[in-house]
Amino acid sequence: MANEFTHTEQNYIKAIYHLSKKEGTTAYTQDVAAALSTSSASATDMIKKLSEKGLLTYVPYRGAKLNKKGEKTALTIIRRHRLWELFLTEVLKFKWDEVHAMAEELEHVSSDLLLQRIDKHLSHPKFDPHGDPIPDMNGKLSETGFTVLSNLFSGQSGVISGVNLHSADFLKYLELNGLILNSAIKIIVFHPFDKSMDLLINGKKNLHISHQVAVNILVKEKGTSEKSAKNKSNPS
Amino acid sequence: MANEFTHTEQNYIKAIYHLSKKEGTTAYTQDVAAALSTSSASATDMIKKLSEKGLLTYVPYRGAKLNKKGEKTALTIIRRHRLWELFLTEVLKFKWDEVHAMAEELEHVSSDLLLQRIDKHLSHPKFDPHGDPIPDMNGKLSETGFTVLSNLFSGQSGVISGVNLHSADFLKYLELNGLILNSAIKIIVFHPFDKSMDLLINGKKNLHISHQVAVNILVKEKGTSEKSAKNKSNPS
DNA sequence: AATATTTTTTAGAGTACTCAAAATATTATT
DNA sequence: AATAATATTTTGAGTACTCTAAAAAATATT
Repeated sequence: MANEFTHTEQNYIKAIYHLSKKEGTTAYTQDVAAALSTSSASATDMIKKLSEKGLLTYVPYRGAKLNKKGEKTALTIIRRHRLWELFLTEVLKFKWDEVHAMAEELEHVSSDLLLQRIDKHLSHPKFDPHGDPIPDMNGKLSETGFTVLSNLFSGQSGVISGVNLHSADFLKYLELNGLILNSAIKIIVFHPFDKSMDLLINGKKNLHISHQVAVNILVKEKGTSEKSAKNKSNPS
Repeated sequence: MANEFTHTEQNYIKAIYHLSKKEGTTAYTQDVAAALSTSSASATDMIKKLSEKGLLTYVPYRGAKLNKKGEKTALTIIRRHRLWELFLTEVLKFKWDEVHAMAEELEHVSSDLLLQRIDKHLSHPKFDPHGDPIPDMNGKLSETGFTVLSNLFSGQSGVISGVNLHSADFLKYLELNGLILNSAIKIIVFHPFDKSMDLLINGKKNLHISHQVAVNILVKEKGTSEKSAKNKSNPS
């Protein structure tokens, strides 16, 4: 059912999708290999194979880019992954930092009927536990309107709505510091020399975070409640 | 985690277990090949490989038999399969004839943590939706005390407690005729010429079933409520 | 523009699985 | 016991994926 590709092929397709999701970008052999912890030689082989199968355009030495069919396939796999992640947190009460690895396996389970039932059980959700949008059955993604936290000015406020990094370590760090989904945050001070920031979380807790952390948190902007919006900030 | 064997190896181990579960029996190449819809040549190869890996004893031309380690491995896989089957019926409301194929895929998901959580969510169940016992974490099976329906005498009563055949077609047939788990049945007449029987289901519905059906239904005996227990019956 | 560095591809080989066809062992038939 | 029928194993080859090392192309440095 559902997917005529091997597990390995699916993993490559997904990796290439994530590496080239910004418009016009191509995925380089080296990065694909790194994403899958394999050799560049293997990545070259598989990319050529996927190109022959009509899933992507590949220019030697210039990287790979998914075409319509490849992108549709990627979004099907991502839909499975994210629905399983939400199912694991909602139904089996796992924490958001525990579900990624399990979902990596479960995303390859092919039954369409099963996936539909999970989707129904969760009332056709639009976002996974990390704030990532869940593609619908046609591969359409909800518009998020999210901004990277590091793009906000000092004085601006927002609500944590997602993450860019899904490692268990990072998610545990966020949890520990109260940086969980739907927390209100306000930028108190931006420190240009290292791009770090001081935040106020839910109006009460103060926290200092590194730039590395700020670029991996997605927020919904909530407007500026201070005069100093001239304090030109940091497009990262 | 949990299982150091490939999907294919796991499928062979499981098939050999089912083919030789009666004490002392060995699984023949031909039957293993048939169970996995593959060639005898492939089955020979894999059986030799599993023998080298220390999971079974193999005598050329005489078949294979799992040893302790092989049996433990088989029961781990079967535990996964049956827990998933019950999870799918209990939580996602699938019918008992829909879950086998999905569980064939899900049984290969390796996370121990996930399996434990499912087990807990279901309150450590002892039987799957088909009445099959779920091995515990140590590979121990609950004693069932079930009898094959075809072994009962006319006049005897029992409660449907399991099945020997798990095909969707057979399960649908049972469902359609009210032969579902926990139904009370009583044998009204046994027809020796073709070993078919007339049943009374839950004290109201009459049904004629073939011997083929009777040998695939497991019952818990409930004693004889009639005088004619002399009507010698049919050990099949 | 020539050279050095980095990245990518190709070549050759290995593992895990698959098969069909040939060779061999077992079992059934006479 | 010889022959026929059947089951099993071996052989040789193919697919899907992997790797290391060598060759080639692209990029950076001078």
